[in-house]
Amino acid sequence: MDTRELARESRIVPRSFYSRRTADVARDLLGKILVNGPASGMIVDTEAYLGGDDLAAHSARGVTDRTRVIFGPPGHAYVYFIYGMYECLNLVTEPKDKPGCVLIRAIEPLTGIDVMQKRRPAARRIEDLASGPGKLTRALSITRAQNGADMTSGNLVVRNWKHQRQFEIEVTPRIGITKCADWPLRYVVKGNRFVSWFVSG
DNA sequence: GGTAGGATGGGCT
DNA sequence: GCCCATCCTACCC
Repeated sequence: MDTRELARESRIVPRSFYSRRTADVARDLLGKILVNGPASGMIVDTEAYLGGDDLAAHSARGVTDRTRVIFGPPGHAYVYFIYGMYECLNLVTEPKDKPGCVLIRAIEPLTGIDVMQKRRPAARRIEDLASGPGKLTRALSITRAQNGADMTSGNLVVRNWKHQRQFEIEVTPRIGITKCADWPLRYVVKGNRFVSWFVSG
């Protein structure tokens, strides 16, 4: 499987998909293929960050230079810099002027695995290549230069793969936050070995 | 198998 | 000045 073959067997997810309730988008992104150039993988782990009283969301304190794209039209990338070293990818949801985005936490590598391994020398197993929000941006070479990028055209897109197999979905609290820490807004492909944090039971 | 601590810099009060 | 939607290494069972 390479990216050319993947493109033949899949369609880019349209903007209307993103212009919905954030939690629904987060759930429905599972099983879709995140592509950046030659590398791609199946989304297996997501988190919803809502508007309103979700104080864990970057948009909670309103529009700033950083959070502007979260308030913009759906289907765009929100990429932010964290802990001085890593970048995280979010996909903007909800209609324009309504904040909301989905953090992509992990992918199961599909194409361009050799390229991803070069970019992630610390990963000793395929399971470690992109099993975290900072790992997958490194593996796919996604940076702040792509902040605001349109996810419905160009190198960075999400695709619907027709050979996608069925799976069960597990819902848990979000990882690594302190505010609204018990809200069940994380969506995981149940039993998948590539998720960012194993769920027992 | 497990976890504690450090790296490292931008955003916001 | 403090917080932070993380990751890796070293070290310990």
